[in-house]
Amino acid sequence: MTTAADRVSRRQVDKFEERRRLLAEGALQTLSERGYARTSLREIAQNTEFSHGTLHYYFRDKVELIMYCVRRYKAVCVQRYDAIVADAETPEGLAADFAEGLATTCRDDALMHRLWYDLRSQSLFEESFRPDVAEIDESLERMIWRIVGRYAELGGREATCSSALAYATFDGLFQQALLRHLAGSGLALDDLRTGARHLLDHVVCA
Amino acid sequence: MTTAADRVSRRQVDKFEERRRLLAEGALQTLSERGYARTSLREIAQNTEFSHGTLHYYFRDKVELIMYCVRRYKAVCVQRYDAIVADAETPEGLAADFAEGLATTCRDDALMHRLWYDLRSQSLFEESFRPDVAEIDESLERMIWRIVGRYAELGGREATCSSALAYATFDGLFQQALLRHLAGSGLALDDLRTGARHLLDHVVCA
DNA sequence: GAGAATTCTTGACAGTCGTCCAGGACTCCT
DNA sequence: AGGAGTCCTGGACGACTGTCAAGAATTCTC
Repeated sequence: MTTAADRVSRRQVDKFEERRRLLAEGALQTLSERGYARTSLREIAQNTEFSHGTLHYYFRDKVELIMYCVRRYKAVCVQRYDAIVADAETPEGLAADFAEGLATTCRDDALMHRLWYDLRSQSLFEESFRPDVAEIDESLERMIWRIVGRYAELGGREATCSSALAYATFDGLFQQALLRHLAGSGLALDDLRTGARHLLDHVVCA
Repeated sequence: MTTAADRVSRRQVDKFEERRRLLAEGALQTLSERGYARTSLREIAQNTEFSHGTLHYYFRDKVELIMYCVRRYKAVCVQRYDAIVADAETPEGLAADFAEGLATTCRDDALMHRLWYDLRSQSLFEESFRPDVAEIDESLERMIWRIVGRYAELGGREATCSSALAYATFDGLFQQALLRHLAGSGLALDDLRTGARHLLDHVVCA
């Protein structure tokens, strides 16, 4: 049986969570534009329809806000590639779609990826960031590993390296592409595409 | 002919440069411990024998100080591997020395490498950092390429990918190793060693 | 519609930041 | 020795930060 108090309580929790989501969305926008170090709570609040005090009503402190944002970022980020894995019918098709997916998100979501690398670097100094950052890193590694595994499977081959090594190299490739793309290099995305296909071929064998 | 004024002037320039070097050394130390965002000029000065005002006597502003530090970092960082290239007589020896060199510097100079990745991320937001960061990145890429080229040469083989791709993958490998090593993983360095040898073999062919 | 609970605003607080500058301390040359 | 130039100190400035709390505004409940 649900009492009236229960219903009130649940509605409040929902509304509370919804506000947090809303605020985090705006915060993520501001963070991706200015970077972690340069973004203040007042600046975040200015890009929402609320005042800076509201942030402390919904989040204990700055770290909790940032971590909430990063967790949300993870949710949208990882599962974008699972459709590629599911739709692939040939290794060539998978490779092409994967390479194109990387290039597309490198272009369209450049600011968000930039923020991710910023926060991952910050986690090297700010210990409170590490658990969440590590968790996101691991889920990205699993995502890459699903791609590699499916690619090997479709071609009747087997992966020749560990999941960690595969992720490290693809991540390095992507980060370098992002760096050059944001610096204005027109070749960055093409190099990313060809590099991804090249790497994909080299982490599996006959 | 050198006038007395010339001699005075040159001595002053030398002393001026020497002070800058000294201050930059301390600054680099503090930066590597605290990270770019958390390091203030006062904190840097406290780790030297001078007051915070002195920093503005030798450097125009914070950016100039940081950039001077980064340039010095480059000098020590890149050329550590050239001895490895020069000493190598067999491909196996080169691979072993290179892998060991990576693991050693990942352990011993972890804080400096952490700072490098921090600053490279900052350059994505702070445009004034980009030229110097790009220059260091390029010199690191050339360093990797010398390793790869020599490895291929010693084995009578040829590189199968671009210099950019080789650097991106090795950099990704190293960064991931640093991340895990600083997080306390005991496997990080071993994975780095085996990963490096694995990659080295996959960027060249018969 | 009154009263209670919530959501939000506003201003203040104590710190810290980069920068600047007046002037003391020092070094060097004649 | 003394004066000129160099080097360095320490305090002050205004701007900005995260945090907090008092109370206004809004929403909800009965």
